[in-house]
Amino acid sequence: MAKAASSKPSESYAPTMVDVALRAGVSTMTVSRALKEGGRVSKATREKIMVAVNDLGYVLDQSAGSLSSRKTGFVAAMVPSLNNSNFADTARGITDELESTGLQLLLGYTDYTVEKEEKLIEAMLRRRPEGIILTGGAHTDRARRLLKSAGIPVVETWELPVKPIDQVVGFSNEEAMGLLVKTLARKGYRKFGYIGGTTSRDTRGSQRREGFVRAIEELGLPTGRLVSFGVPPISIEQGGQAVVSMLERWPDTQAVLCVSDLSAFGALMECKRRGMRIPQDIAIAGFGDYEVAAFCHPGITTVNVDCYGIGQQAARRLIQVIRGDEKRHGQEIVLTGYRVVEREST
Amino acid sequence: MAKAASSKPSESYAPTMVDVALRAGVSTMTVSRALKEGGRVSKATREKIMVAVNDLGYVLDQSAGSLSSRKTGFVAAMVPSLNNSNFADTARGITDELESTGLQLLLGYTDYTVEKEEKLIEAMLRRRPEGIILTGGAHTDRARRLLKSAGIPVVETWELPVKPIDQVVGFSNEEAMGLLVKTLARKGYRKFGYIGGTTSRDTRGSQRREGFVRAIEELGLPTGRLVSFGVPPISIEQGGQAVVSMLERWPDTQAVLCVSDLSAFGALMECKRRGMRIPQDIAIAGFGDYEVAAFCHPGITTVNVDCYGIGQQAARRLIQVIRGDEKRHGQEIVLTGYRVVEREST
DNA sequence: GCTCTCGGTGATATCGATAACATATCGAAG
DNA sequence: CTTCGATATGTTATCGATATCACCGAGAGC
Repeated sequence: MAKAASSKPSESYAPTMVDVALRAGVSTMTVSRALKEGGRVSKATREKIMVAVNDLGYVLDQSAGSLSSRKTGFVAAMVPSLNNSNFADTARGITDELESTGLQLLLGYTDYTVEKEEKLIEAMLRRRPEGIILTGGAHTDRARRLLKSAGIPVVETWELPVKPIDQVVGFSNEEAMGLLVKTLARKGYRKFGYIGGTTSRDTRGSQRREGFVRAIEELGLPTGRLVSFGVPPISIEQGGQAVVSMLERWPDTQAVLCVSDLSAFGALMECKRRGMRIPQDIAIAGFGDYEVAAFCHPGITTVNVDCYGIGQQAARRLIQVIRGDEKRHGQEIVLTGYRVVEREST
Repeated sequence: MAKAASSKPSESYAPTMVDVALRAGVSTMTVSRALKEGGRVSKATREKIMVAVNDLGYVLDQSAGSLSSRKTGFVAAMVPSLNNSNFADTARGITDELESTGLQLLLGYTDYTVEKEEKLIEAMLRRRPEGIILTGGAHTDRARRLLKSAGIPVVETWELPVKPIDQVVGFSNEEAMGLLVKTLARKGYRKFGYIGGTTSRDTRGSQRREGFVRAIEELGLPTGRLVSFGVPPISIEQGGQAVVSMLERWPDTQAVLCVSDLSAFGALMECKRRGMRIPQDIAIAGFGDYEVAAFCHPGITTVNVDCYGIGQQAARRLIQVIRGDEKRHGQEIVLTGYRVVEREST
């Protein structure tokens, strides 16, 4: 023990627990206990230790600690993108929920591709997270295998996967979009158009489109007015371009539904730029209830999703499983709410 | 060695490197080398090992590795909020730049307070990051001490701190806002108002306000038209409320400059809602060049900041110092660019 | 008084990898 | 034929903490 202290006579870097222990005149085990929440240490000893900790500027090394305790205190989460405020909200919900537990979030961006997700999952697993939160239910086979053999709880969010890996916290994008169509149909709109991205890599986008198509069919309304524009996530600008394309092909479209509020906002602004009246000439609705949808003029009708709550509940689910040690819990599906928010744009 | 394998006869959890080594008939050291980039291992051996790795579904445990190599591969970054797309862009720049190096980002939110920042820094340091990126130059004394004794490179971003800790990647918010004032003054506006948050905890906001005040004074224009509204970050909604307050007190204001594009957008929408013509009745400008500023109608004049580049360069700076081992580098100040983007709102 | 329990503390053995040094093999150089 | 150097691999000793068990003293219960 004395070796560490004498070989490095306070000469330079990072003091270790041994240094603290020597200075406080106790064993490292006692220091370890004093720095833990529930550690049983007498008040006097704890004070001595704290003095030593402060004098030395000691900061606990968790990477060492997690090796012996076999608990890293990490939780990994993958979102498609953080530049999308919906997912930023979810990430926020996760972080807030984890904060009090001392768990640290490892955050990654998948860029909406399962390939990048697979790589990220592998990179994250090297850090031995105690749980992992994914966005959506589409994953590569290898990713599924990696997750399975990691033996940690997994939460899939933002969707209701057909074949869930483990836990789920989400909602049916299909139903949510269907509800929007039906709400607008009740207001009298009949010729509906839909704007979304081109590829199917954004599974939530595809599900919303399916929900749109199905609802239109069920209601017996004119079908086929679908514009795909740009690689998801479709931007404000692309929303504007897409609505132009929509109006060229189907000029009599009465209501345009967009895969997200961003594209809806782009469409709205483009229509205004062209002197169209909203919603008299054309109604526009989005999805996600972004802040911009609420405060732009006219406000955009949309579907509000509990983004923050999704993150919060996903994290809570994980914490339950992680901290509720051993007790093997069943798979659980948590449905989060959504609601249509009607504004002036429809 | 055989112990580990025999005591747990492939019975359950996470295989270790020993299991791989046994299966491949080599030592753990060889496995370790095979899994590393520059590891010198014969082709045949590497293949044997990879087979074993795949058979077992082995994933390297970096928390163990970083203990012996004394390199965690973590970089910590603190941003005020991820729900602000400017900072999300910066986070994105950091992540992208780190990706190829194998460094993993630990991201935290300070909520615009130095107290939360201090706590976060401490929590991050427990993970022994090899470098740390901060937003702004305001920190508690304790945070400064912690960083100093951690002995790792620090990059402060988004500002030009008066007393930098180490590296800096940023720009002068004061000058940038001053440039905006001068640009608009050249167009003939004389009665300028400023909208920002109430407290000074958002140092960048304060600097922008100072830049505004100073520029107005230098140009000899009417002073004093300052509205503070809401706790930073000031939202779209608060921007709308603030502009109302501005118009009540100083109805003849010709141009309103806002601390960010979000508040500018709120102000713009509120003015339109009231039937005002932009920019004839009132001109509005923001800061940050958010996507919404470019595509709303009318487009909002703003100051474009290289958010992504700030993150990228901050990360690059860290990587240079971290990987350019030992060679003690000097403190460096990297100035990032900004430019006024004139749109229809002025 | 004597066991029993429990709070407080220390000694020791890991956790799973890698650094550093040692060793073995083989061909080229002298 | 010996020596040297490069390449491939193994052995041993940590890295910095914590789990686990052992120990000791003090008050409680009988």
